Amino acid sequence: MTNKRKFDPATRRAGETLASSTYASLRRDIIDGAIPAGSQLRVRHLGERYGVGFSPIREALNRLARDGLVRQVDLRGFTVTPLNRAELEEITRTRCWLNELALRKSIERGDAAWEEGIVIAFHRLSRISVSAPVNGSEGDSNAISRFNPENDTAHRAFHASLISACGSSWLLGFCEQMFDQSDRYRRLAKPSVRQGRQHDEHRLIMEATIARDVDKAVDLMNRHLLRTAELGYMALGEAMSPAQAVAAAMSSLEAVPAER
Amino acid sequence: MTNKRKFDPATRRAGETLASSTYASLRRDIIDGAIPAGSQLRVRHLGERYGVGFSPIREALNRLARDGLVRQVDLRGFTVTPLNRAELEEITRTRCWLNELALRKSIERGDAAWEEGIVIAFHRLSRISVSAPVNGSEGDSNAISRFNPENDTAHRAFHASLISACGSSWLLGFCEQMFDQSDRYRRLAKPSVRQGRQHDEHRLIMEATIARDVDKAVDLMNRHLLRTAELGYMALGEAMSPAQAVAAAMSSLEAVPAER
DNA sequence: CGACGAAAAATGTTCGAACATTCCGTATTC
DNA sequence: GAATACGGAATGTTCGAACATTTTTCGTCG
Repeated sequence: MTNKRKFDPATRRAGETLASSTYASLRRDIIDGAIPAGSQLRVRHLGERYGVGFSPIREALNRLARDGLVRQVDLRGFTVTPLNRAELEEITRTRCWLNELALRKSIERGDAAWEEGIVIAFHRLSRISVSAPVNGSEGDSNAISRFNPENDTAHRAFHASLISACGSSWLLGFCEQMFDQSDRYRRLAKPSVRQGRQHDEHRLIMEATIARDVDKAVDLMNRHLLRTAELGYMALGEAMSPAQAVAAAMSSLEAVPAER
Repeated sequence: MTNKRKFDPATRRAGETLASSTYASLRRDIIDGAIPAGSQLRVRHLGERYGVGFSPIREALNRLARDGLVRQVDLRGFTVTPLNRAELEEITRTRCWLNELALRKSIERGDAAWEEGIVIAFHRLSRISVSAPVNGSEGDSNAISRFNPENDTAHRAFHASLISACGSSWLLGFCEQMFDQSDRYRRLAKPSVRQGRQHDEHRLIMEATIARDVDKAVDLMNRHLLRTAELGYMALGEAMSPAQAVAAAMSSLEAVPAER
């Protein structure tokens, strides 16, 4: 009954460190935008917010720096990697290049198991894409771009499955990193907007890939990624009015509505 | 006179944290092989060795994980990323792909300043390549593959300069990461072996690149990277006898000759 | 003798106090 | 009034003790 062990603050699975669970929470909050881009990440405030000490926070922030989601400067702490058009342009460019490369190699080398993996990933994405938007269990429909773990996982898994046979776990990791970066911009757009043609695009990419039509698959993929980036551009134009930009730059974590 | 401030253990520049300097030292020792591949990195031992507490060590290890030089497992600490043929093969493959991509884009987009950057980088590499081997100031000629900061910096800078105009700092970072990985294998070979044709290869790559002969430059680059990988394969065959492999896997830091 | 298991050692992790630096408002000077 | 100097508050960094888990050791049992 005395579940009040010192290193066990409720939200922790077996064999997982506080640093890992805090990393997951922080990552979620950053990608989702709950912690605004550009804001300072102060160790003390974060510790208070997530209910842990300095060490796990620092560890988590280091891992986020690994993902490129936060930046670190000696003696000046951590900052959420800012969002702007120049960055989005570079991220999109890089993402297209790397995905084209990985997709070509993957289609070259992929076997039957690889094809089946794509089909399964697409199927799971289909199921969740339609059921997720009606998620009214929490009644937080006012939250515009609320994070949806299932949908996120399925979307990520589908994109990963396409290139999973490329023959380089390094390249896969780089592509996933660019996916994360890109996803931060995509989440700026309202779900209603971004839900639009994405699913059809995914289906076409899958079909061309499995048909081993390399050039068509690559072309569809590039268009898909560019269209995704468009969502980010539009959202940046709308959402980042000067006032909000300043607010994002200045606001620290205490300005964020606390959600546990 | 009282230079005995608590957070100032001699080897520290202004504005630099202990974590940063420890990161640099550890990185050096790992790439150089002073800390053997596959060995466990125990926070307490490292702290004693580098004269710092747990926090900077942990921070440094996290940054090394960012570089892919160490691996981390929850509750089981950090390990130097092991060296083996399968990894070398994948690293080489990925490195060739990414460098080809970056070199093509760089030649497309590069301007005069980019060309001059290459020429300067090559010049610096030339100067150091001939002067470095005769470095007898420390008299440690018995150290086979001793780390040479100047040469290392120049070599890295030359490879970076070729692709610096590719238009993506992300891609540049990924290429640098693959450079580091590859360099660990290259350093397994004796300097006398690896000093061989490398310099001529660098010159040919530079010439083809500046002449904007894309296909030739890419071909030379790929051959260069593959030849570099060959050094690693040979060294792995020689150096990694089963006995040594076991020793490397088992030995912790205390087995390493202490050098400060 | 080997399998199993409990105690002990070693190691990874977390905490909060203490220290160092930066940031920012205020006062001083010219 | 602007530039500079000062000083306190806020924040980043480091330390070592304390705690949790893993690994090793060693005794016991079958």
